[in-house]
Amino acid sequence: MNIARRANSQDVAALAGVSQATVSRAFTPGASISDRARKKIEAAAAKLGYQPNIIARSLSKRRSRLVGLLFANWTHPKAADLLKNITEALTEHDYKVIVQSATGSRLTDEVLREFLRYQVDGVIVFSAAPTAEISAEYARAQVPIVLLNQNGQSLNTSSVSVDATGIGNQIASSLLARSYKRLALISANPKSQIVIDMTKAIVSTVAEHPHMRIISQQTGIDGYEAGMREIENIWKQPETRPDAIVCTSDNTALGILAGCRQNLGIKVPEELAIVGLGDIPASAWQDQSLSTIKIPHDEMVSKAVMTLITGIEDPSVQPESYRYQAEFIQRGTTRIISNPKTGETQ
Amino acid sequence: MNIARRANSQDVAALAGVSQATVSRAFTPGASISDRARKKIEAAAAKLGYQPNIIARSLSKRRSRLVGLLFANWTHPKAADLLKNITEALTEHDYKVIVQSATGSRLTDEVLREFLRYQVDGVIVFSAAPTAEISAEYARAQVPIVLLNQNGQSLNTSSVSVDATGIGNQIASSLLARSYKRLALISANPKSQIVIDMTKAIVSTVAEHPHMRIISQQTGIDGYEAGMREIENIWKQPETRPDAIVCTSDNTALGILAGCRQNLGIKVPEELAIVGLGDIPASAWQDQSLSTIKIPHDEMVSKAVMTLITGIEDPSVQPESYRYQAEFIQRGTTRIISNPKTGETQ
DNA sequence: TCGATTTTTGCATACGCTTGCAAAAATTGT
DNA sequence: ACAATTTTTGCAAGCGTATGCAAAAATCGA
Repeated sequence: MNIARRANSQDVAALAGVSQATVSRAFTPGASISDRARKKIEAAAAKLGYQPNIIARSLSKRRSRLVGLLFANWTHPKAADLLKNITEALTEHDYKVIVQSATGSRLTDEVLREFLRYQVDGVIVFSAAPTAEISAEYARAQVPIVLLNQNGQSLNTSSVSVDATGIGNQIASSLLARSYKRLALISANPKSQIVIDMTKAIVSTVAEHPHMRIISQQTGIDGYEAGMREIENIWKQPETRPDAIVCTSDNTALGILAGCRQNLGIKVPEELAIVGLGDIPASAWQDQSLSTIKIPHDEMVSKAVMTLITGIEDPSVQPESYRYQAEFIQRGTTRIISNPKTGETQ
Repeated sequence: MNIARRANSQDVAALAGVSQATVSRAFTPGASISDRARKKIEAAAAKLGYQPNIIARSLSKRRSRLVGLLFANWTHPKAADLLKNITEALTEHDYKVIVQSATGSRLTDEVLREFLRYQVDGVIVFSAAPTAEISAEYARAQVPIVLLNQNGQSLNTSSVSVDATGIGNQIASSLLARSYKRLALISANPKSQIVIDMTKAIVSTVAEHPHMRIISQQTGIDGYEAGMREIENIWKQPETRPDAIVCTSDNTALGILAGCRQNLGIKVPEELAIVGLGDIPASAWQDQSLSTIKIPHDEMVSKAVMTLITGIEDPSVQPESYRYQAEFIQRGTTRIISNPKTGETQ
């Protein structure tokens, strides 16, 4: 009825003098259609400004080519990069992504249920996990989920995560090798599985070495300025001063470092070691030079996307959990040690 | 035919003993339906795990409640925040957002055309502009576009941008008031309209003051490390050393500052002023303290979203361009001046 | 050239929902 | 209790595309 309504395949068919079905085939790669018909149709379509209606196509095909992306951690230092890489990788495979935030009151489950209503072909969940109930709904609907930055084995869901235990072990053994003895652990979110696993690994490694111990554990410290304040608090109590601080975020670690250098005159790394997590660009800057843990985010994103697409295209493949190894990056905030055998320094 | 196919409204209707239309009404807020029927239907829906199919609803209603978000600048320091705020604001109004990247080879127009195929109700374009051709297609389809961070007046498109000329004027007059005389301009992307307008404003202000001049203009310098390298190049030529550097990015400015302090021993702000753009968090950190320009991103995002929604809900409203004022933030990289009248310092 | 084969086309139905319209049921007033 | 009114329901026709099937057209072989 709309006077200015959009042209549809019928309109194009009428103008080109063919049937609607033929128009449809003209816009379906690989469909059976003669060159002559295609030419006519393309001309007509151009004249009418016709674009196939993907909503209608989705309904008919029962595939929306839409992927839901549930983003639960916007303060992640690589948030923008992750998003970019995820959307670009999915675009590459001709999927579109619907992004939804699930912080605060908008619960993960609520968002996931909405995705289902939009008939998404699959979902990537970044830094959160669905409840078992929603997982079951997705399983019933045969819509694959891939968890990124979270382990999904217990949910029978695919996941791509980093080996947090490995991170803890690497940090602990690096500090051990560098003869640090009194560790302080600082983290932002105590509920994060990565933080829990990593802390557990550090604790258990330390337990094996009687001359090393954990002086303090503090949670809820997040960001540069919080780190800067926290180091002042820590240093105020001389009897519990650590000689190594492990942070679950580079930003916080950089704040601590700045506090040491500018306000407290603490010698890093001689007097105090600082280790971050994430290897953000600023950590590598000459004046900062923070020893940290590098997480292979790019590979993890590719893996997550590929896993999702595989799951979409072949519903019979079973969920799988991939775990990536992180890497300790020795920079200026931990002592250099030399290997007595080879003479190499690291 | 699919054995495990999803339940639809027919299935629910059959189970609840009502017609399909009634099921539809049960899931349509405000529709005419008795409590009794609603109860029965809800029970049946729960049993079958039924969720309304929004794709089908969209087809029928000719409204997708989908908004396209074309993101052309992922390196913007606030990229993640902007995305979060945009998606959350739109979610608030019950729209979902499809994000697409338009960097590199994926051209703006191509992405916009795809959005149209997905029957989006509206589009937000961040840091890019469509061609006139696509603008016309959108106008014909009555789908509103809002440009964010770009002026759209010439395209007859709504836009929300910052007053770049005002920024240039503020920078120039601030430097003038602080008695700096020899300016160097450093920018990343010479094609960015903001950079062009801001530069033009600086140039014209400087032209009015014979004792001030522009020593050099350099483009293609982007990021902390690039800034650090650039200041070394600049300082190598003593005869063209500036006494004030204006950067179109805080990150670059911070790199320059670090270069001055750590490598070159340049006294900031006595010997050299540095002004950034964007007021990223790091600029406010105690050890950096960069004088910069603060852009009201949050307000701009709200405005963009509200403008879009207004345009969607009432197609008769005309495109409008909003321009926001930025604010010069005096910190440690420009001299303090005191107002001779009031004695205030700024 | 004619029958056999292949390619292209159109017909008709399905996808799952909304909604105008009219019929049915429930509610109200007297 | 009955007519008048209001609310609820069902019917049926879309929304724009895909696709199985059979008919039509084009191509091929001899």
